[in-house]
Amino acid sequence: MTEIEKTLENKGVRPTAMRILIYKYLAEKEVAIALTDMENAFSKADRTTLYRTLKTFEEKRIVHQIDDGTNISKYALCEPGCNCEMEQDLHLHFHCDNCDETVCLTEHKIPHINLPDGYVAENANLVIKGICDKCSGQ
Amino acid sequence: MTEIEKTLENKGVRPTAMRILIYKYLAEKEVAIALTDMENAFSKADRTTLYRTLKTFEEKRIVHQIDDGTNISKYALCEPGCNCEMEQDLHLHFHCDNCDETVCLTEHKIPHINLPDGYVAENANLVIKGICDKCSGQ
DNA sequence: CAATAATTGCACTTCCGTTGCATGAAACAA
DNA sequence: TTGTTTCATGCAACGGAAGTGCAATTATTG
Repeated sequence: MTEIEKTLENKGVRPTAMRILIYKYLAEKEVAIALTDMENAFSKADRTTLYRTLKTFEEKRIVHQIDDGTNISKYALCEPGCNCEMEQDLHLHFHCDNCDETVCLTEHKIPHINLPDGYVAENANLVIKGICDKCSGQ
Repeated sequence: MTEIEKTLENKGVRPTAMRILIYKYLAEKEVAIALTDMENAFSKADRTTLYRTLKTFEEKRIVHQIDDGTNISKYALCEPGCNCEMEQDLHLHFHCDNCDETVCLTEHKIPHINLPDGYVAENANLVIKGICDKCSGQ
């Protein structure tokens, strides 16, 4: 049993061949992945399967969904031991307007915000837009 | 010539009857408005007109677009004298998971973030999700 | 092995954003 | 004023992405 299979089982997801492939794909990309990206990468697999796999992964905290302002949902693997919902694990994301890629900046946590009376914060999403290191480097 | 007409002209937008109505509608709501909301409010007007009016307003810095994570674009009037693009004018938004409304917290600016080398920030979007004052109050 | 449950694939729907083109209204020039 | 141009509006349609129902396949369990 491989590392990935163990990981999936620990999270309560049956490690099917398809899911292992999808997990590997997400692991080797360092950018957030949209459903369309997956469709292109797995032309043999059905869109629905990819869609539902991502939803399952999200539900089981294997990936987190990223909303980078493009109105296209993207996904990235959670860090080992991450609790995406906890305030201390909420990192920010960077979207490059040039190459259109979105990356997790896991080291950069979202600062705590004091809200007006009556507002109860449960989650937060911070996206910085601009030019990424690869595109600005040249 | 009314205040609204002056405002529109100052921003370089011809103050047509339709646009004045739309501006008024945005002004009297304190929440961010989606295109669908406008369709319901202006059942006589065409969707495209509302859509293009919002785009024109956005371009001329009369409204700013808000991406609250619902994958539905929303819009709200800019503060007088606001430069939506400037870092000091970037405020955060709050999305209530109960009533599904999104509001501008114009007093709460997005804190400055130090990015890794090579990353150039040009814009930022911070959305806090949770329960708003109206929904938590009771 | 049979019976059950979970996964995958196909077809289809819905919703939102967007565009092309024709019509109508307003501004402008003669 | 009339004619011309420019801009605004309305209608129709497209396209992408998210989501759902159901049948078929595969895995798990007894």
